[in-house]
Amino acid sequence: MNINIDFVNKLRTSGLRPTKQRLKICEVLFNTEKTFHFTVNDLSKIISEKLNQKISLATIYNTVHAFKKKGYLKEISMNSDKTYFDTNTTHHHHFFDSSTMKLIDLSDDQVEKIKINKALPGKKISSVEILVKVENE
Amino acid sequence: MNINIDFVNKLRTSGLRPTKQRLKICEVLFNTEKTFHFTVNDLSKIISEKLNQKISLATIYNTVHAFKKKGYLKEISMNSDKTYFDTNTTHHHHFFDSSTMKLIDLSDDQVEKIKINKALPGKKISSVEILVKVENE
DNA sequence: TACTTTCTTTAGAATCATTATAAACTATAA
DNA sequence: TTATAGTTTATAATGATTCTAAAGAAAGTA
Ligand SMILES: [Mn+2]
Ligand SMILES: [Mn+2]
Ligand SMILES: [Zn+2]
Ligand SMILES: [Zn+2]
Repeated sequence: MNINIDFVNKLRTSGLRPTKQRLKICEVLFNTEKTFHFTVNDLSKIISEKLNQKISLATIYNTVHAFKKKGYLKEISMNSDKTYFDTNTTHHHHFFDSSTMKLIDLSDDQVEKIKINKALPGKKISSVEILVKVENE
Repeated sequence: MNINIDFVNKLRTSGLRPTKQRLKICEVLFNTEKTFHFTVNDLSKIISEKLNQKISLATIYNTVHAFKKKGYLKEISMNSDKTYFDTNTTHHHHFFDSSTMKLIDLSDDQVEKIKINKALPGKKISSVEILVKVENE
């Protein structure tokens, strides 16, 4: 109950109405100390199978995109057929385990400063991300 | 004619029969001093519009995937709806220009050695790639 | 509270990239 | 040649994502 008040405020201050669908998705995504990575399909399964709720897929897409736009989620840059979202919105990097298809965070301070000796005239850098692919030894 | 002999050999030594479709695709992809990035759709358009040839889309997909498997192409790890391939198969990094949706190579020696202070037990690193997103200033 | 407006959800259709199917075709080797 | 395995192709199927338009819900106002 009191958890939800935070989410209600979070949504209200973002200009998003606190509907029960959005609050449920907030609970799944943000009501945990640990951040995690997920696909839309993962999220949909958690809601329907673990929580026995039904939220239409269109709403899940709408909500995830709305949250991304507000900066509450990041979409992860990497290709592997799947599109991943991340509840960790701080600047960080990733390991991608090809054996399990899972992403693992690599925090910015675990990477020594990246120096790039090439500039593109008229362009400014908006992000620098490392993707480390790993597999079983 | 003599260019094609190289491609015929390249294909034969890879265990791929040198069909006219594959040779045509080789010409488009490898008959140039510069490497480049492309999508399957780009390649398909070059073949049909610029060369006025018809190769079925299924064959283009098959060929691109076969070439990737043989190491003649790399598929680029990044998300932007589009899936890019790269005729530059050396180890290198990329800029992605969000304004133009184009990839630009960033050679390995233009990046100072990347040091990662995190290891995953039982896993070995298969690649480390940087993606630098840029936009207009 | 009643009314109005705007936003949100939803089922279902549409789209788009990619992959699968299976029959016709072709390169290669016997 | 003939046989074999590999290849191409049109077409259908798949799967993720987006669109549509109608019904429902939240917020604002009187
Ligand atoms: Mn998206
Ligand atoms: Mn692919
Ligand atoms: Zn992450
Ligand atoms: Zn490249």
